[in-house]
Amino acid sequence: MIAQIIVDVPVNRTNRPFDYHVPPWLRPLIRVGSRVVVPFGPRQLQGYVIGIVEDDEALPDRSRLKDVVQVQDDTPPLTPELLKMSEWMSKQYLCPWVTAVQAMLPAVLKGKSEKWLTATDALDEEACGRSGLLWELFRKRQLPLTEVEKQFAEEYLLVPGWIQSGLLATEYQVRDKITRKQQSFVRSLLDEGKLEEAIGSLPARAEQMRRVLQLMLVHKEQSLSVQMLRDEYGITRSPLKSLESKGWIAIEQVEVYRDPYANRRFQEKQKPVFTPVQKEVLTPILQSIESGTYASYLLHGVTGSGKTEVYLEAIERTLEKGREAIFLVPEISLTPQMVERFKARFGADVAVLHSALSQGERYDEWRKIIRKQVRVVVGARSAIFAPFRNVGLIVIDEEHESSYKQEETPRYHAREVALWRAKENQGVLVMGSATPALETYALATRGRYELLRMPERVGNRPMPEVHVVDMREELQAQNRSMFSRKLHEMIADRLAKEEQMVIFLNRRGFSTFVMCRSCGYTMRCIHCDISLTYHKTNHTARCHYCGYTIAQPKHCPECQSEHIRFFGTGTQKVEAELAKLFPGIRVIRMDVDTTSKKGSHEELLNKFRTGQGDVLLGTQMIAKGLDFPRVTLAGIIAADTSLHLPDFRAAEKTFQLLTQVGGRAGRHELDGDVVIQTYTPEHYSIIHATKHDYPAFYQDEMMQRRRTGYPPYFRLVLITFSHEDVPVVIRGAHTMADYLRQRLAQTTVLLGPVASPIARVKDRFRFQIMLKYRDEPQLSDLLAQATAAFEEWNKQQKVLMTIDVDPYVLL
DNA sequence: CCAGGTCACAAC
DNA sequence: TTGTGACCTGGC
Repeated sequence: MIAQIIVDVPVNRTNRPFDYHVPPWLRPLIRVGSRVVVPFGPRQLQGYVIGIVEDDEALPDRSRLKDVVQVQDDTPPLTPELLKMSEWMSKQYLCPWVTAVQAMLPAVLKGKSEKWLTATDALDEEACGRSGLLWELFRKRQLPLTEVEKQFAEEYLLVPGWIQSGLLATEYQVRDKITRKQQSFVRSLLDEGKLEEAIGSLPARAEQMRRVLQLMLVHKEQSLSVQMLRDEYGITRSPLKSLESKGWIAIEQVEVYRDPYANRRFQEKQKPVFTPVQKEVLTPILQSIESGTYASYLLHGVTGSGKTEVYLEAIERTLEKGREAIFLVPEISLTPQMVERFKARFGADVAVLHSALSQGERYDEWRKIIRKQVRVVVGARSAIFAPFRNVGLIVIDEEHESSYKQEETPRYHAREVALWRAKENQGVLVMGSATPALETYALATRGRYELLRMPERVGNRPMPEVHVVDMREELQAQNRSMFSRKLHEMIADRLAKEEQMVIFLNRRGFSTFVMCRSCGYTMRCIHCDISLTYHKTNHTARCHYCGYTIAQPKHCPECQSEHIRFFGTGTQKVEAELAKLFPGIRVIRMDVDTTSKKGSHEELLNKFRTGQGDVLLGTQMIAKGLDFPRVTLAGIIAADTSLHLPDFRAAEKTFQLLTQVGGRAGRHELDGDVVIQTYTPEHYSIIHATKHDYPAFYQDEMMQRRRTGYPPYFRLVLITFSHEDVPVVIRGAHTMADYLRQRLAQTTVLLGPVASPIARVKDRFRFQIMLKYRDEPQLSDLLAQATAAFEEWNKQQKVLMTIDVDPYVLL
């Protein structure tokens, strides 16, 4: 038996299957999709089985094949579908196949190859002599080499000699990080009659023991968790021990899932009565689910239009059809409310996957999926890889969010993967947004997705009234505060009415760089081409990209002025200003500083929900999905800070942001207002946002994109090169550019090579090429060939190249 | 002449 | 990615 295996060496040269002989004892265990350990060169590595050939005779010179060393799981973590999907991703995004595979699996499954030092039979007491290391190895038989290096630094140099003389040997081991949580449970060893007898025989004061036995009587056959007995009945360890020694109960270690939502009750909500619009959009979706064939929908619904109910209903119908559902959200920890709704509706049938989980928790949720214990997954980007076997529905909420694009290899977009998966499974894809990505909307208008509209809020709630304030006029009116008179007045009004508000600060532009007020000098990283960020906690200035840190200087290095200071973390400044203007105002500030601790996010939101704050103040993270009945005002401090970024999506992002923030206000009984402060009130993204007019924005923005040749009219590929020498990196970029230029279609534009907007990171200079194309059917193949040619050239140099298909970040 | 470092190359 | 062996440099 021969296994075809891709190994964990993520470079192009080894990006192909290698053949291994499967020894007889592994044959019953090994499967396509298995994780295995194989020898590779002088090492041992982790690999994945992508194919199995039963008939050895079919392959020539099998005698030269090495043996598979180990199969790491009894059930393969990769389903056939995931395997196929990873192969597609590797082609689509030009990444090594293993990298795509690893992106699909929980991080704890990634094995690390370690070198160990082992004792041979020749190592006896005598041979150990006075060496501490040899004695340690004599006792333990083996130690990881890294440990030896650390603990026996002075003897480390002698190791090669000992290996030569045959006392020691080296060996490779592949270890993953799988851990399983164990919990103690007690189980009764007595039948019912005996139990009652035993209760009677206990002395009167053995109250805890009696309690336990009584509980066993009630819960018959079931095991009781020791933790539960302690928490709910105050039963301590020792009575359990004595019951055990009497032979009445057994205390057992049982494996349990790490569940961050354990001990939480979720209230089951009644299914809502659907509005006519909800019914209207549900009809085609449910029909598609019913028919069990591929279909895709763009659900364009204004904020508060009740999209979630539509999703939930579609999921329920999918489950009824015996199929599974994936629900993607931008970043789930941001919307505990969403999790709550799912847990309430589908109970234990849901697994939740998001970045705030620990690796162990993530693994446990993932196992619920692969063991078929759940049928619904709610999660962020990577949840699209949930190892279901029969996905019938994929929902992407807030479809336009950029967090669906992964910014490291594999640089995939969850929307694109979802589309592939829906087609592959004859499933239904539903994408929802109040502000669809231009690409998506364009495809919908061309019929590639069916467009469904929900133009009104549930219960005919009016859209909030939007007030645009021209900050230039404020300045003329001698108002130099960051709050306009309008916003000031409305905050005061809400405070008086005891209603709540959300104040949003567009983080960018308000960043925390350090600048001299006298000469304008800004502190920059010595390794990277960007400004340093001020960190309050230890008064340092730090580089975002490479971690370079220096103490905050007291004098400007240029002009010696003392007026060098950081330009405050926006939110803190706003908070201080609010406190000054409105004494006694209760502000809940959400930013990186206040939400870094696990669970603090939810805690702050809960505080706000329960009315312990008047203002929720924050950055991007408060713009999405929050739904608080008493919020009647949304304020945006500086709408245009995102408008002037060197990014062709700047206007789109601004429009989305304004619409989303605006959508937080007046969702329930009370009417809402939105105040947008801006220096460019005439910009179309602001004008259309105030009127809640997506189609108009779409028209204007499409004109811009057409004029400038950006998506959706053109598709992009960004190729970035980096090297510590400018001439080398330039030559590399030109080599690639020349190769491509000769082979690209006439209509394709190749821009560059030019220096990247961030021209240096970690002492490496960066250049880039941008491809803009409309019709390039063989592009992935061409890029693969170009990469091969580039690598041929790159043999002597060490230029790093990354290819980003449909990039979001152009820096 | 050898220790120590650099570098291209292969990996089933 | 990483270990290996070929090759080079420099010190004696």
